[in-house]
Amino acid sequence: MSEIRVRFAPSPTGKVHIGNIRAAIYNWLFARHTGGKFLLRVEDTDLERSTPEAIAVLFDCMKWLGLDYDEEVFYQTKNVKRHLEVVDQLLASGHAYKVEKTSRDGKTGVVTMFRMPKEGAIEFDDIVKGHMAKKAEDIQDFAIVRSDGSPIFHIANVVDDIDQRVTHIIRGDDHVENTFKHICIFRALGAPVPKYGHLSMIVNQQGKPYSKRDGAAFVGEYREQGYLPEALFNYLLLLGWNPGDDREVLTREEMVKLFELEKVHVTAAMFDPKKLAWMNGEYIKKIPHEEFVEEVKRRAGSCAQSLNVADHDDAWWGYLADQLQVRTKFLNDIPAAVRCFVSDDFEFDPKAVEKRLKKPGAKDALIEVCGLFSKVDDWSAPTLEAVVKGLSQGNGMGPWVHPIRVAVSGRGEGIGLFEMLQLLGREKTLSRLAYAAENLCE
RNA sequence: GGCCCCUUCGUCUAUCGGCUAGGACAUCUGGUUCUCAUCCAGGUAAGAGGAGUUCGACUCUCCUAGGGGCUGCCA
Repeated sequence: MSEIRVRFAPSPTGKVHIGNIRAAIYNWLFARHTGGKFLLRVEDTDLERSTPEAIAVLFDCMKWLGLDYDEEVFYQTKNVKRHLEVVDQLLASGHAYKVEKTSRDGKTGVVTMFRMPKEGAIEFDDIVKGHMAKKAEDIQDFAIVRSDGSPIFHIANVVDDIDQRVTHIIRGDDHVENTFKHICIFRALGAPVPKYGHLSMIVNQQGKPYSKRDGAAFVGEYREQGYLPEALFNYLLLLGWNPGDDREVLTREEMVKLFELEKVHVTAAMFDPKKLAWMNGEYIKKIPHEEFVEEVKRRAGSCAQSLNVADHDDAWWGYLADQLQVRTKFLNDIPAAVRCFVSDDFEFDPKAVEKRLKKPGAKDALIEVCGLFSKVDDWSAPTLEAVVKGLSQGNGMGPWVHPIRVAVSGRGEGIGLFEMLQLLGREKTLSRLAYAAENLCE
C-alpha cells in the first residue's frame, strides 16, 4: 500500500469558514496520525473572488492554527489544460458528449456532459458514514465543461485528485451526492477510486447550518476576539470526535496519536460558544508564565498610548500577569483589566460607583485608610492587608475593601485588592483614594 | 416532489444486548475568599414515538414523526 495522501481544497474567498477549517483539521490530523501527507490545493478557478489577498488570508489562518502542509501548494487554475485534455479523453471514449443547453438564466450554448451509467448501482464505503449506495438511474448526466470552455468543479476536482495522487478524500457532508458522480469519473478514466470520509455540518444554536449571519463564522474573527488557536482547534476537533475516554483538553501530540477517522460522528454538531469560551480559558491558564507576561505587556500597550513598558520592572509585570492569568477568558479582556495599572485615564463604572462609593460611610472609610496607608513603610500586599484587617477588627473587611477597589481601579471586580495596591504603589493609591473621597462619594 | 443521510441530558458526547444510562460545557446549591475568577463538594437534567426480535434493547429490524444534504453551464 502506497502512502496516504489527503488534501484540503478550499476556494479562497478571503474568509475561512469554521466548518471548512474543521475539515482541514480532520485532514491534517488524519495525515499526521497515519504518517501520510497533508496537501493543500487552492481551488482558485473563481477569478472574481480568489485574489492574492484572499489566498494570503487562507495561508494566514492555516499558519495560525498550526496546520502545516506538505509539498508545494497546488493551484487549480494551473491545471486547466490537463482538465481539458482529460475531457477530450472522455469524449473520445464515449464517456462524455457535447450538447446544446439553455441555462437557468436563459443563455444557450454547447456544454460537455459526463455520461452516467444507466443501470446498476454505485456504491462506496464512507469511512464516517458507512456503506453508501445509489442507483445509477437516480443520477442525471452532468456538465463538466461550460459553454465558454472552462472546466467545471466535478472534472477539475477529480483530475486534480488524480494528479495529486490523493488516496483519501475527507470533506464536508454537502459533497456526498457528488461522490457518486466522481466515482464514475474515476472509473471512466481507469484511475483508482480514493476512499471517502464525509464530515457532518456544524449547526448554529437554532440547529440550522452555520452561516455568516450567526456571528463569528470565520476563523479570523476568533483571532480578533482573543481566542487562542489551540483552543479553537481543540474545540472544533471535539465537535464530532472524542478520544474514547473522558479527556477533552488534549495536547496536539495526543490528538495526533489518538485521532481516528472511523470514530468521527455522522450527526451534525451544534456550535456552543460557551464551551469554546471555557476551553479558551483553560488554554490561557496553560500559557507559560513568560509568554503570558509578554502578552500582557503587548496588550497593555494598546490601552495606554503613553505607556512605557520599562516604567515597571520584570517583577512587577510578572506579578500582574500572574494575578491576571487565572481570570482571563479572552486575551481581548486584558486591556480593560490592566488599564488602571498603566494609566490614570480609566473609566469609573457607574454601577460600581453607585454601589460602593455613594454609600454612607464610604467617604469616611476612604479618608481613614488613606491616613493609615500614608504611614505604612513597607508598601506590600500583606502589610496593607494587615492595616485593613486591623480596621475591621475581625468583622469582615467589606466596608473598606469595596470602596477602595472602586476608588483605585474604577471597577467592582478584578485581581486581589492588596495585590492591586501593591502594584499601583503608594503614590497612585493615595492620590486616587483622596480623589474618590473628595469627588465621587456623597 | 425524488434520492441519500441523521435522531442519548439545554449543548458536545460515553455506551459497540445486561444501565442504578457515565463525563464535559451551561445552569443551580454549598464551601474557600476582599470583589471577580480560580479551586473544591453536591444537585437538576437524556435514549423522538410506535411495533417487532430477544430471557433481556439506548444498543438489532421495520414503520411513523422530526431534522439535514443533494436535485446548476456554484463549489
